Amino acid sequence: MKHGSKSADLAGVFAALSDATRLRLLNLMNGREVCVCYFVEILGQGQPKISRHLAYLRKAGLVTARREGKWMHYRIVPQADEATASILDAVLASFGSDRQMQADRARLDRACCARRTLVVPVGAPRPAALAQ
Amino acid sequence: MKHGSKSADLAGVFAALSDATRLRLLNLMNGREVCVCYFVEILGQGQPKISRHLAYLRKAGLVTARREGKWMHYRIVPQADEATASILDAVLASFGSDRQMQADRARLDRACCARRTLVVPVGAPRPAALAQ
DNA sequence: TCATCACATGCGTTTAAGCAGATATATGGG
DNA sequence: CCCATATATCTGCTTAAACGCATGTGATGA
Repeated sequence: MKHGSKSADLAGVFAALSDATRLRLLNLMNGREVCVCYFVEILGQGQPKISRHLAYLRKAGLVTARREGKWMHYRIVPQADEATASILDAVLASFGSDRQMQADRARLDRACCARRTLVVPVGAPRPAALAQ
Repeated sequence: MKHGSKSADLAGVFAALSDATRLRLLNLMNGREVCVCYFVEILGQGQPKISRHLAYLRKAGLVTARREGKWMHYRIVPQADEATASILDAVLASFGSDRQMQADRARLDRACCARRTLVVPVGAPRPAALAQ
């Protein structure tokens, strides 16, 4: 088990959370898997920018990706570390009272492929053994 | 009424939390007011560096300072925003399971003036929720 | 094989943050 | 006043991250 000073790890998680675009991406992934094309459409920002922020989140261990044909689907990784998990839960929960975040989710719901959602409740499991 | 998009505010809070030194400072201030000289002594880092990080935390609205003679005492500001408060609570709670953080607090307890601790003294802005 | 779609990544630039060391400000005491 | 103490801020440097734009890469389909 590699440990690497918890406070350093935690600081890294917060760095990943310290950007409004990345928070919006996490909000859209809350409880579901989302295709990159929808991030681009809903946030209305350039695709390279979105990809770069997704790469940042992935490098921080907050999300993972799955390829399906030409498309990449991103989802939130359940955190093995209890502290990180509780913090991430608090963050995701806080989005419920944010108008912008609500609006983003509403737009994702209206987007056609939102039906192909893979629901993974964020509260319960804590495996750490799901990879790309 | 200053609003400033919640997600932007939240990102700012996370930026303030994205440094290991600042997390250690917050841990030491959890539930008590602490004098700058003890931060310097316990973290074993230069005074200008400590002051700069404290200024960052203050600018982010996470802590406030009170002058007492030659000394400055810093304490955590109870967050008025519910989302920020719950996140900060989760962060502070997570320190309980971190060895480094525990050691820092133990050293503060042993430092002589730790008995002069004023738990939440004068003029708290918005007592919405109290950490620990 | 080649064109195309969906993403990822490289490049150059700008901005912000981290650090150490030096200096400025405020307070209390002689 | 002047000095020492405690803390804050400035300087100069280095690194990281954000952005737009251009290009590379993997998968699909003709």
